[in-house]
Amino acid sequence: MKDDIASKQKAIYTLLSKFGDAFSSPQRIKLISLLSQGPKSVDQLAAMTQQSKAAASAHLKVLRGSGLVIGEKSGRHVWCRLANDNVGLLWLAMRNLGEELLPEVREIVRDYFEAPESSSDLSVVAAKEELNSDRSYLIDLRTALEYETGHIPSALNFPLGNLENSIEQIPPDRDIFTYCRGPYCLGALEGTELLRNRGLPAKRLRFGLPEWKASGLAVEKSEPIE
Amino acid sequence: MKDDIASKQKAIYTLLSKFGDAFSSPQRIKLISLLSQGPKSVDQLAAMTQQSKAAASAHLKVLRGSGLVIGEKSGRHVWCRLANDNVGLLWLAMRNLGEELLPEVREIVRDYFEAPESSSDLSVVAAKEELNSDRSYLIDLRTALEYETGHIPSALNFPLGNLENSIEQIPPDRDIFTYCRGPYCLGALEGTELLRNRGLPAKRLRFGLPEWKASGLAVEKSEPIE
DNA sequence: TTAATAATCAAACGATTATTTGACCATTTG
DNA sequence: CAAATGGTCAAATAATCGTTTGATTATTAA
Repeated sequence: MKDDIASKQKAIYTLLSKFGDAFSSPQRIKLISLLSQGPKSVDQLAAMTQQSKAAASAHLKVLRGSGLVIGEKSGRHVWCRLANDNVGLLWLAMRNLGEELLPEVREIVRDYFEAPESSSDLSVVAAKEELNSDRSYLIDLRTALEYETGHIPSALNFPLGNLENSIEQIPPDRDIFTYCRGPYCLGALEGTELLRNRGLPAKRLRFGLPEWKASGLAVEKSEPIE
Repeated sequence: MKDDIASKQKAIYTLLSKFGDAFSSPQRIKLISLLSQGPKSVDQLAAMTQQSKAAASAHLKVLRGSGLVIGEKSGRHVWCRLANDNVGLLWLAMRNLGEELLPEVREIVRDYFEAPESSSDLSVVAAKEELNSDRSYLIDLRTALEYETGHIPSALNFPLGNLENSIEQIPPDRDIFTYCRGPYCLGALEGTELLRNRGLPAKRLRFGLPEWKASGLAVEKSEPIE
């Protein structure tokens, strides 16, 4: 009986260790991080993480097995999403703990993701104030689907993918703040650089929608256009 | 340059994946869970997790490598502790997410850790109320070192290890609440059972010090007696 | 119906992991 | 000093993991 309960305790720890498994590979972390921006198909995830479909599928199998990610078949796609918002918050907590405990992470962030000219050190709340002032535009550089699923209120969507073509539609009469998927997002760097090269006064916010949401601020959704 | 930054992003994810590694084995989870109760030597941890010293040492090497656990040599012991309180909170968040997402975890908890006669469903705040009333004793079943490092205010320490010998010192004039290391703690079940077998009206609280702390309540420390 | 697409699977590989065993080193105690 | 204790290390093992390749299934489009 005592051994019985001990084995049950072990069973709980084994189930929870699947959560650890989910986060124990950089590729899977990337997948979780992308999914925290909204649902995606296996195909999209494979492309966005630069790996073969088979490899992505295998990682997603681990993630689904942990319970953190849910995959639902619809037509010939399997749409993957985080099981709920708390999964994204767990990822956020891990990231924050990383910056807190690991000097190496802080150094990389400082040296590569906080170029002072093109990046803004506004906090989430400070950014909200700034955006309320109507002195500036906020540009969401993520995909249309991510934007539709949820974005910072008042943000305009100019997906990085065809920013070069759509860039002329941005009126040059205000300051511009950009955001993409978060503090470690490469798209945010690239998009902001592109805007600045065209002479637009763009600055990159050092957070994304998950951080905005985690601060308790409201999120805006939009219906798909088509 | 673009590739350079991509490799830095990957470096961050690789560092964070060590956090995942830390939680990706039941044995290591057990170690983290024990360390969330206070510092312990490698030896103690090996004994408490029922594994060889070498095996425990190897697991602790992984944990130290992740940055979540710190080991400090003092005399001929290496004392291990969590890097800071947020590590314990991360573990708590994972556990809560597990109960939220995994029906299997909920079932085990319900069937094996919530026997209604001997366990109390008081929440942390409700328990605080009850303890303020002076109608009951609160008994901390953990080791003396854990108790000294931090315990619920007003709790008396009767370590499970020699509870059979010390049990007579408990006055039988009040209700008794017990706690040990948390909701999945075997010691809590065993100790409470022992008290009840001796006719004492003991009920097990379904939380421990980490949950108490996480609720923002004050913690009491005591100097070692010796 | 056929062709194309999305996803998984199966086999295979090299790399990594968990655990045991026994040796080893550092520190303290007798 | 020698003996005992606490901890790590090195080698060996069996098991598991990550990725590739190519085949296979399900669904949709032509």
